[in-house]
Amino acid sequence: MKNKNEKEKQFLDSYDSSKFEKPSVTIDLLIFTIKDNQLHILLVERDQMPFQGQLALPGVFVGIEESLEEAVKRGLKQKASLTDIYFEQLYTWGDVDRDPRMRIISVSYMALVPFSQLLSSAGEQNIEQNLYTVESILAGQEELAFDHRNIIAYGRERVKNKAEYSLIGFQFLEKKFTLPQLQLIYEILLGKQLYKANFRKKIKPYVVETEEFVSTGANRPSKLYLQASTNKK
Amino acid sequence: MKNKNEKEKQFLDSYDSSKFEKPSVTIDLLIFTIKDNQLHILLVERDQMPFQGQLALPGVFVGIEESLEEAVKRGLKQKASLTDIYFEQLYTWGDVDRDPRMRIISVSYMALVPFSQLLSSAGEQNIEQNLYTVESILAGQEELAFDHRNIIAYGRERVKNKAEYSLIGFQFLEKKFTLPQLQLIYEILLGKQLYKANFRKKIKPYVVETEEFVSTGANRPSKLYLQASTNKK
DNA sequence: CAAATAGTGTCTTTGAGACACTATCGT
DNA sequence: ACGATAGTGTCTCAAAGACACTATTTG
Repeated sequence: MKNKNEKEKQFLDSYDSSKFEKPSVTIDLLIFTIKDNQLHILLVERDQMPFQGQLALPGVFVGIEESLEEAVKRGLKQKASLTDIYFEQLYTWGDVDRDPRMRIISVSYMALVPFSQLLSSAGEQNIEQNLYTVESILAGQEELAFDHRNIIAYGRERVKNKAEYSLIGFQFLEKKFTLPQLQLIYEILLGKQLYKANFRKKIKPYVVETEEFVSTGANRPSKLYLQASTNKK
Repeated sequence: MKNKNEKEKQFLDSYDSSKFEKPSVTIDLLIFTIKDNQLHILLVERDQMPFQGQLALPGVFVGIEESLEEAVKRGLKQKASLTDIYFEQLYTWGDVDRDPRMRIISVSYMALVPFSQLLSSAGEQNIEQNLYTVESILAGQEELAFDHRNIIAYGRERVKNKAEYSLIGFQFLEKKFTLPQLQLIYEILLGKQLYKANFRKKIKPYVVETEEFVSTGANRPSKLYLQASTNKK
């Protein structure tokens, strides 16, 4: 890829070049986790204008020699020391004035991570103080930079929708978990209570029981399960 | 927005600028229609390198002063003389080498249009010869430029999935339609036959009957319907 | 044994699926 | 009357919803 700039120039010369002034492309990350029985998202406080002091999604510019997925992985690592977690593309935001400085097109991705993993990965830095409940953000209780509140609302909807028909809930748990834990995850994502017996009937084909139990006080211990087939690393 | 370039320069100076050489951003359009009881897509034959002579999705560059949606509308108008039709964002494709000339990130949108409208909008140009069955493309019977076959496969899946639970099928029909017509659309999208009685029970809340009928030969005429509430323009 | 949570059995309700039937047109 | 397509009634079956019950732990 030596002559790339030359090739590009030649290519663009056949167009009205003013029309193809290029926008910047960034990745915005919606890193969701579940803490204290609530859906939380990782935000950073902006230390410069515009929107200085307000909360924003962690983001990175997409490098000219890296794919979108590579940029996402780099962002997850740089902003939250996370590797090997689940993520998926959400939506691409391209309104002209969404960033007052310059034209920025943002590809949003959501990542789901168990709270314990988020804590242990972060190491020194106190990442916990950068977690905010999605509920409070959508209720307008926090000042959000750019169009980030809308992006979070979009991500919240995606999570809720996928909780209806997919195994997305597993992403918030460690490899081994109990069915009451899993049910609670789904209840938080869906925003409603579920019937124990029905939940278990539905989830049964996707879990395999172990011989281990966990005890949480003065009651019957709960059996530990693993996710079936589709192995979680 | 006079001082934009100045502002931008100042902003970028605080970064490693080589890292933020900008990619180009384009829109790729998946214009679907139903013709001869098959799902078709509009493609153009490339008249220059690379992939000269091969088929490609119609696309436009995203102008620096237009939103993604504005670029989509401009593309629909320029490439197929279409206005006021349904479209939605599909996915953003950003592999580094998806275009051999230069780094291009493409935001794909799918648009759905009744075949009759596609024909009448096109006017002079014979747009019909640019329609290809999605089936033949996915079977590998046509040479596709870039990663466009993958993009089409993704769009085909989206259409099929949305046909399962949404009113997307209406977008392929004129304002007034018969239930057998609507059922046929859904059968084509889903790739399977449906039971008449069951289909009508399910669709009933979303249609309102008119007092008009259409007659198609030696059999009972079919009643014309309108889509309920959610008005189609 | 009481309190608390884990886990199961089963009746009800809902909607999808399957199929048989009737209705209305042109010839 | 017939062939063809439009349109309806109803039985079956599977899954979701609701609820009552049993099981196992600690103190």
